[in-house]
Order: sequence, then structure tokens, then C-alpha cells
Amino acid sequence: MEPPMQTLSEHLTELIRQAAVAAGYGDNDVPLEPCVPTDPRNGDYQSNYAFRLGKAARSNPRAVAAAMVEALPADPLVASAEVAGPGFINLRLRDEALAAHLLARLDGEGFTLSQPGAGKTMVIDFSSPNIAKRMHVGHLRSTIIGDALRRIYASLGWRVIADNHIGDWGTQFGKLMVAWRRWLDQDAFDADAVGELQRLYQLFGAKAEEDPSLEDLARAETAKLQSGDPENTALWRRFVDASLEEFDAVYDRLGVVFDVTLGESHYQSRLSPLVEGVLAQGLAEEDQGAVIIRFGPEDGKALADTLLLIRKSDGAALYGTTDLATVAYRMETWQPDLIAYVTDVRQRLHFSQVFAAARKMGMAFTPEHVYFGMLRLAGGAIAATRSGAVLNLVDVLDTAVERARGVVDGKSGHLSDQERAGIAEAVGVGAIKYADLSQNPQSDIVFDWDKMLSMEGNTAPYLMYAYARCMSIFRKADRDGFVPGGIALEHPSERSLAVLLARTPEVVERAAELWRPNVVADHLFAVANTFASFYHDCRVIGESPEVEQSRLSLVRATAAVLEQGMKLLGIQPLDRM
RNA sequence: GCGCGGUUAGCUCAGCUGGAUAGAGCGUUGGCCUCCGGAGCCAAAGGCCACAGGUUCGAAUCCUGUACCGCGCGCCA
Repeated sequence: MEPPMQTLSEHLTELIRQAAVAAGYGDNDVPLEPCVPTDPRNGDYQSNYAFRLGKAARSNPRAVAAAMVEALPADPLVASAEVAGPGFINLRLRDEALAAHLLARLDGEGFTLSQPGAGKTMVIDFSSPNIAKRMHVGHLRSTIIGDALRRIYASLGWRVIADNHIGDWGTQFGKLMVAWRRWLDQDAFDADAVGELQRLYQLFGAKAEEDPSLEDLARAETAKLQSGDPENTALWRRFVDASLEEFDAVYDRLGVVFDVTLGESHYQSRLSPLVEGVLAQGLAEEDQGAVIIRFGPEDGKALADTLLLIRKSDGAALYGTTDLATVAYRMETWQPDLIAYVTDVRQRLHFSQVFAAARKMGMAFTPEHVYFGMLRLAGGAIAATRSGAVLNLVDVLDTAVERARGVVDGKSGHLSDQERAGIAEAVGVGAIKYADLSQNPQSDIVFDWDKMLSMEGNTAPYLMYAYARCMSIFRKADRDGFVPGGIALEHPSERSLAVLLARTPEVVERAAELWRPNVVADHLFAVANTFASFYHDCRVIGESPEVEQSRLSLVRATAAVLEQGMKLLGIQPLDRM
């Protein structure tokens, strides 16, 4: 329908480039991108291109900037351009054009983003929990960050395949089978399947310490499973099904969606041929009975003198083997332009090795390892659950929802019990997700109950609150307020809000480029915060019809941006809370 | 030992790949409900951006070194 729209930033970049050419500085490969000045008094956008050009041309940056401003083509979007300081070019947008630009993004209901990803495909691999183990807070980061990236890329037009590469194969199953046959508590399994499996697994570990022969039994059971023994296969199936059922319940609650769930077991038949092939290619060698791929200085400093094991001396494959087979499968199946992996930082070396090995094997693919920092527990307060184990994910969600319920009951007692329960769920889960997503993924994160459960300040409830206020205004006005062309920016608070809203598309694109949902989160907080000031300064209902109309449109735009943005983070907007 | 990463306000964190006076939230202090939702708004205090050099018009950001901290380095994933 509508042509792909330029972002403000793209539009201005083009103008500045033209100005540079017209001023005689030619086209060159000096990167230019206007940025947002720290102080709004310095304009809506600012370019420091004159500094760079000045350096290249060995001339005074201020003179270059002056020449560029002189040569800047007239444009409906630009109200003024002036040289400032040692050579900045400060650009101020024309109010009418700004309003028009904003309205062009609003199609009645939603907010339209540009589609730079149209025609492109990516596979994104995230969450990937292990069968027979309970999901704990450690799984939150991969799951939440991966899901947000999936949503962000999809919103920009990418075809995205979200693949849950679950750990459903390997040596843990032999142990589990031995433990199952000896110590199963059937009632406990019926009541809480994964809990019982986890108990059995831990029990096996304890017993095996006293009696190492158990390990041999476990190895034998694993081998039987891997060679297709019907009894063990049936048992394995049971473990997998029980675990998936529980995972799905958690994903449902988190609003996390996968397109496919292809675990490690899916690639079993490919492993032997892959290892043989790599050996035949001369890329791997046998060493102490195992098969390894060596890396040298030509593979980069970080990989030099490291190696990747792809077959153990007992003949079993490893996860590196599976990862390589998985790359091959994904390339064959989807021909993606990009394959992204969302895992913690500890797997950095591993994935560098897998990527390098895949390239050696001739797989032409563009990998992206989105790694995130470690989750640490807040100082001293070892946040252990009753069992003493790591924090269980469901318990964390329950606690947050409970806390939210208390706030909802206190503030919205007039709503029905059912409605309050729904609000508490959305608020609690949203708060947990946002606490993670608002942080740079690469930083380590401290698990801090106070922060996770907070409902004030830079939190999901704050965004939701701003959105609910918008909705409340529409209810009071008895209409949703959207009239094309109807925004006039009179008050400074209106203008600040409009500029921010209009920047949304470029913000989302930047978040995608950097693989960082926190870029979106930051922007949403700024929008909600600016809206709160606007709300305080500018009355909407009861003003003159023209002003009311204009402000209703602005509120409509705010709601659309907040709604779109929260959806990108997987946070559920609420009409009331 | 080698490699990778980190160090920004009392606490938790941003900081747009080199731009003007380094920003938020929480906490602290002080204001704001004749007003569309106070889960809110406004303001103040709080900084040797770990340290030392270097690069240049300009450095929290890039380079080198140092100190602490974390993580990774063949039969787990």
C-alpha cells in the first residue's frame, strides 16, 4: 500500500549529503548520520559532518559548516539550519511538517514502521532449555531477549523463524533412566513431572558419587537410547513430552512464541555423516581417539590454538557437532540471510569456533552471536527458593504477580475480581520482563527483588500507566481522536512529544542493528515520561474544538507508539489498570 | 599461562560506535490534587567516568600499559 517511508534521520542524512556535495566537498565515504543533541536548545537534530569533512579537506570546520548551511537545499521538513560552536550544524524541524510526518505513520489504529527487512529471512535461536530440568531465572534472559529481538526484526519486515533448540538429547538421559527405574515416585511424577525428573537427576548424582558403577549403567542406557532401543525411546519421549508441556505453559505466560522447536535429537542422523565428511575434507583430525578441529593464527587471535571437539573417544557426538549440523539444516531449509543465537557470554568462544568451522566446511552464512551477561544474585541476599535451588522462574513470576495484585487491589478496587487478576498478571509479568529488557544485554545483570518488583519509575507499569491514561482520555472524549492532518504544535510539551514520537522508526531500526531491545525500552520510557509532562501541562478535553482535536490526535499517536513499542518488548498494553 | 569481557552518582544502570555543561531510575531533601487516572508531575543535593600515558579541534567512548573483578580455554551443554 503506502511506499516505504524514510525515517527523519534518513531524510536529513540525504539533505546533508546534498549540501556537502553542493558546497564542493564532494561525495565521500565519510559516514554521516545526524544525531540527537543532548541539549534540545541545540535543535532537533545535529550534524557533525563538517568536522569530518573539514579534517579530510584540511579546512576550518566552521567554514565548512557555513558553506554547507548555505548550500542546504530548501526542504519542507527543515525550519532552520545554523552553524553552532566549532562547526556543528543544528537543524530544527518545521512544526507543520513534523506533525504531517507523524500522522503519516498513523493508519487509524497502529503505528507504521519502515520495512528495511522486507524480503529477508533470519533464523533466531533462543531460550533452548534442557529437558527434565525446571526453568529458572537463568533462562529468562535468553528467552526474553530472544523473543524481543524476534518481534523487533519481524516489525521491520523480516521473515523470522524462531527456533527453540532444546536440549533433548545426551548423556543426561541415561542417568535419568537408571534413576527412573530405581527410585521413581509415581505420585510425585503425576503431580509435578518435571519436579520429579529433576529430583531423580539430582538423586542420581548423589548416588553415583557413592557408587561409580552407576555411571557405567547410565552410559549403557544412553547408548541403548541412541541406537534406537524401543523401551528407552518410549521413556525418552515421555520425559520430553512432560517437559515441553511445562515449558509451553511458561512460554504462554510470558507471551513467547516459537515457529519451530527442533531440539538436538532432530539432528542425530546427521552427526556421523558430518564428522566423516569433515574428516574427509581434511578439516578435522583424530587425536587421542577423539575427533577435533584445530584453529590456528589465521582464524584470529581469539581462536588461535584452540580446538573444537566434534566426536568423543567413545564415539559420541558433542554439542559442537550438533550445532554444525543445525547450521546446515537451517541453510537447506530456510536459506536465511542471517542466523542469530541468543546465549550467555560464556559460549562466545564456542560459537566463534562453530562459525569458523562452518565457514571452513563451505557453509556460506552470516552468523550473529547475541551474547548476554551473567545473572548474579544481589549482594548477600542469596535469593534461594524453599528447595534451596536456583530461583525457579515460575516462582519469580508468581511473586511479581502477587505484588502487582496488591497494588491493583489498592488502586482499582472498583474493577471486578477477574479483571484485577488479569491486570495483575500483565503488570507483574511485564515488570519482570522489562527489568531485563531495559538493560543492555551484554552487561551482567544483578537479580534484585526490589528492582524486579518495582512498579514505579522506569518500569513496565509506568509505560502501561501512560498508555492506560491515553485510553482513559479516549473514553472520556467518547472517541479515539484520530483525524488526519489535525495536529498543531503550540505548547512546548506538545512539540517535545511530537518530535520524540516521530523518531520511533529510526529507534527501532537502531535497536535491531545493535541487537539491543533496551534501545526500544529507553525510547518508550522517554515517550511515557514526555507524555506525563504533556498530560500535566496540556489539558485535552474541554479545550476549544481545534485544540481538543489536535491534542486528541497527539494522544492517539502516543498511544500507538506505546502500544507498538510494548508489543516489541512483549509487554501487554492495558486499557485500564 | 593464553584469550575474552567489565570498572560511570550511596545502590541499579543508560550513554546514540569521537561531539557542546556525562544522563536516568531507586534512595535522600523540598514542592505540586477546585484540574482528563498521584503507578504521576516539578525541583535540589549527589561524579577524579578505576588509574597512568597516548592519538586530535574534541575522549566515558579509540590505542598502550597498570590495578582489581568476572568468564572461557578436548572428551558437559
